[in-house]
Amino acid sequence: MVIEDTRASDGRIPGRRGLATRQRLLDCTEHLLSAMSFRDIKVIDVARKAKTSPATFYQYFPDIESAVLALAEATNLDTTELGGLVRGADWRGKKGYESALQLADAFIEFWERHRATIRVADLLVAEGDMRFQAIRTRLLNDLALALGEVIAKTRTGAKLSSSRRLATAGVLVAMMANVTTHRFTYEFWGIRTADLRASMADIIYTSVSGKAAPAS
Amino acid sequence: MVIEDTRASDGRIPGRRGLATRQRLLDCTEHLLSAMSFRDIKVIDVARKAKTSPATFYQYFPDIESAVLALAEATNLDTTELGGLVRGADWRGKKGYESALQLADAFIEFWERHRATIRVADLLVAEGDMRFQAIRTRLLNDLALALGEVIAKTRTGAKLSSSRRLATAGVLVAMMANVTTHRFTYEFWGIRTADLRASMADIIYTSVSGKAAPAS
DNA sequence: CCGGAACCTAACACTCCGTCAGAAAACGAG
DNA sequence: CTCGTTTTCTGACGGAGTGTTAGGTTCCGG
Repeated sequence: MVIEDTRASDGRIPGRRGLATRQRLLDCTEHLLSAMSFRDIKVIDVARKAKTSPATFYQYFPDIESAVLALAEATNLDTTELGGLVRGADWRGKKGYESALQLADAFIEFWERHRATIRVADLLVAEGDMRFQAIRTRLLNDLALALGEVIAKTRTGAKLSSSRRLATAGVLVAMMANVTTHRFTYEFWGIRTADLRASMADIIYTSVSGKAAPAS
Repeated sequence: MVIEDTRASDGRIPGRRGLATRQRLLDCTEHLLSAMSFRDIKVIDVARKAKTSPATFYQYFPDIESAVLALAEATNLDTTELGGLVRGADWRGKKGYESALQLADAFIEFWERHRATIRVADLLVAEGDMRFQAIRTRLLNDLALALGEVIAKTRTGAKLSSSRRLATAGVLVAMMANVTTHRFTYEFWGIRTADLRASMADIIYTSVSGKAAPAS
């Protein structure tokens, strides 16, 4: 599952040279990805850039999507660092609001750092590609779980079912992901990122602590 | 701007017959859209279904995207109905939480009603198509404005800047849109839509009223 | 230096794109 | 009704990319 399937199209297991070619194709794909829109990248472009032929590409990947998938999996993209931040933070009182701001910042930074990969993943999820659906779920999984745990620990008064806590955590993650992805749309619309950050922190804080956010 | 540009590719203004053909092409596009994945719809498919030739299609639209854009604009997709609901509702006290639940329900229903069109729009926004970016912004505009107004009216105590209120409204809209779009992902993951609805309502209520959501 | 395994590619059949010249249909003035 | 004009449609084509296969090239151990 986690181990990449590097088998060639004919079922053989590639040797040294084959793996090198495969890697070269991946590198070229990555390079093109950062230079042009994913939808415009053709198999023939990758092949040309790797100084080989389309047929060779098909030897190692059934299609461009699969190459990108291998790339995304190699990055081992996940939110355990954000989950750690959430679990380690203090969520009560004034400190809690600080934690919410920190999470908003860390999330924006994380998203920005992996922007290129996430953009493609989002696109392919929108197209209904289940493989990327899975990648995205795994990507956000740890953060959602961490938020769920923290909600359970902090809001002991409210009788929230486990399922309800997970739902809230999921909604928070969805919010952060969507706002951050469309950040520049908002900027264009006259909303500054600083304000988005503060609004997100308010919502995070309230959802985790059950209390209204302190006046800023 | 609002008036559709129905000029043909050669600059002439189509007459009765031309407009009829154009409409037939749009109808066929719409029909295919609901039957298969957008990315698989080819110009030739639409032309064949409309019993005409690809060349005719290009007479009226430069590409498939433009046809879908015309379709989306013809639907006159917008959230004024949701904006009206927000503005007309009572947001104080117990009634306020009822309003939040109603909004969550109405939003989910709205999104479901226009699912096919919104799916395509989302996909094209992800691909970076600015025309659909604009459609999506306009689509959500009225709801965001309405939420902004209601926040201003309800949270008189908190000194929120106008920009800050808009940001919160924008974040709420982003949350609803994203959660609703990926609803089935959550379901698959073990989170029921009923719980998502409640969590969204909590967050909406708190953001609008500035008070913690009542225990359910 | 030879033979087989691993690797690569030329060539091909196919699909779709987007354009253009000219055929066909509709129109309208006489 | 008829004929020239305008509008609409389409056959045919060059170009680009896809995905496959048969056969060539490279590598390596013996």
